[in-house]
Amino acid sequence: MPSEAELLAQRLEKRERLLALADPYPATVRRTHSAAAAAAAFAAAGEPAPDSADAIAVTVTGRVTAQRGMGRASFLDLTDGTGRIQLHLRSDALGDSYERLSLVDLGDFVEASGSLFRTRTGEITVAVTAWRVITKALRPMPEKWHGVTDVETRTRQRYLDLMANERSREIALTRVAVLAAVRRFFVGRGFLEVETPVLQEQAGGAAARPFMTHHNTLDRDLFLRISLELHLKRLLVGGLEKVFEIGRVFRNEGISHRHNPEFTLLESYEAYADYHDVARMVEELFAYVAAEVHGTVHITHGEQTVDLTAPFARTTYRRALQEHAGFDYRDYPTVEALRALAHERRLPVAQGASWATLLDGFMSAFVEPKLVQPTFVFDYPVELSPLAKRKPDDEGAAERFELFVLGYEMANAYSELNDPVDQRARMEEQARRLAAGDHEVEVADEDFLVALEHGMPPTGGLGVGIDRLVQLMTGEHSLREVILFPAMRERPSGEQALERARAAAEARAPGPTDPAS
RNA sequence: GGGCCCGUAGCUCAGCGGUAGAGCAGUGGACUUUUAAUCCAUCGGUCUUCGGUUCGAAUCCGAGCGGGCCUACCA
Repeated sequence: MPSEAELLAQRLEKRERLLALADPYPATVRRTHSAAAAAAAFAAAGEPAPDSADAIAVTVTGRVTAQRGMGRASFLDLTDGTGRIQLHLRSDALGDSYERLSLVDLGDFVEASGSLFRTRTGEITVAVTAWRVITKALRPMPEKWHGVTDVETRTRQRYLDLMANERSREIALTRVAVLAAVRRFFVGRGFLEVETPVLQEQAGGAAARPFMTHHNTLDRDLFLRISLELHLKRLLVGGLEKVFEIGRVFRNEGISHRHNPEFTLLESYEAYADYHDVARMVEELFAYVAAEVHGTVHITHGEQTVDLTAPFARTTYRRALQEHAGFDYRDYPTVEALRALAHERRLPVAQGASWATLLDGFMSAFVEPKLVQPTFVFDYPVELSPLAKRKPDDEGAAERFELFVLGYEMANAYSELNDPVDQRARMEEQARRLAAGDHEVEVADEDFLVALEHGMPPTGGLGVGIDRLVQLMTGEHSLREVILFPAMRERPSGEQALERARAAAEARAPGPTDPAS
């Protein structure tokens, strides 16, 4: 009999025995104190003796995370959302119900009532007078000392990670705090939080490949959104002046410690603001979130400390390339020239890549990794920014910036293009590049163009990857640590694995082989 | 996508050609202030899968599956 099945069977047996006495899954539980509240109440009352008139009586609930049996007395550690509290159960105080302790396993939930006291080793403890099992667990907890360390188990069964690893809880709570702080920041500035469709006829607003799905009743293919941009701008056309959305977007790309196919994107749009206004807002946003979450604008990442004090460093796309890649892109105005340079610098280039895509390759390879402290890079080539306004004094550059921290792109913002004629022309250019084999293009969206033709006020727009923001705020190196349930490959069943192995074997040796030959 | 590394009990890990091991958890026993409680005994394994080499494979070789790190694209 496999050991796991044996453990399950033992616990099922205990469940049956508990059922015979009382429901080990009651619907109603009355907790008077969390672990933290009980300790606080005990301290506030001056730690009265448990048998005195002013003893602190509590009912606590939580998961049994340790059991120390001492014969006719036992200590149990109970863990709840606020921390840990110790129970002391004595046979002389509990009588028959003491014997029922043998039906409790690590991982079960228990409710216990009694008065608080401090043991001689200093632990605040409930002297239990009544207790019961309120959830019987059938599978064992992770090991008490080492917990669960296997990264695969930690992500596939995040609940085990959360119950065993304090750090995992910390990260989850920090993410909650970041999201709350971001919302407060925007709401406090008069932005309206809105929601726009995830299912779209055309997935636009970014250069990425979408997921496809299907609507049965309409018998129509739909795409999952890759950005929030085009619908939020429609709201600006409609007269909402300051809007933001925090939403999941989906990009049909690889999975790695830097990429998850679904991620949380923040976008905001503000009428009558330009990208300089947005940059100032971003500085305040990052400093605000850091202060709210951390209490400081200095965040340690391994050896490095990031300083989020405003103002952030500012450079331009052209200057950054000159400085870190050592060339001026104006000296390489053609695809051929740039491709030759890429070859010379041993920079791999995609088939059919356009001039703009090639240039961005240099940016990613030579510039971005160097931008550790927060740095705004202003004025991207127009070809890379089909939704951003041209600079009035430089037709080749767009009013766009990206913010880099720790070599990561943390924010992307434009003075939004609101000239419908220019927008249509740029979308057509994108379509031409797609036809030429460049995949990093944005898809035209006729409905959006019609909206723009009704007039969108001058607008400053912003996009921030929330997962990366949480990474920055937690100091975590891997995106997969800040997403509770990151995408994983399917784990095949035993039969599937067998089948695949056979298929692979057949593929290597097609046709029957003659052992005599 | 490319390179390197990993997969042994529920969990954390040893073992690296010769009968599959420890700690924790579980089970039985001792113990009424312990806290990684302690002590005694004990149960528990298709050693990721398939194939190869070998008298003999957890161990060596190949492939598959899953995972990690680095690297590349995208946020």
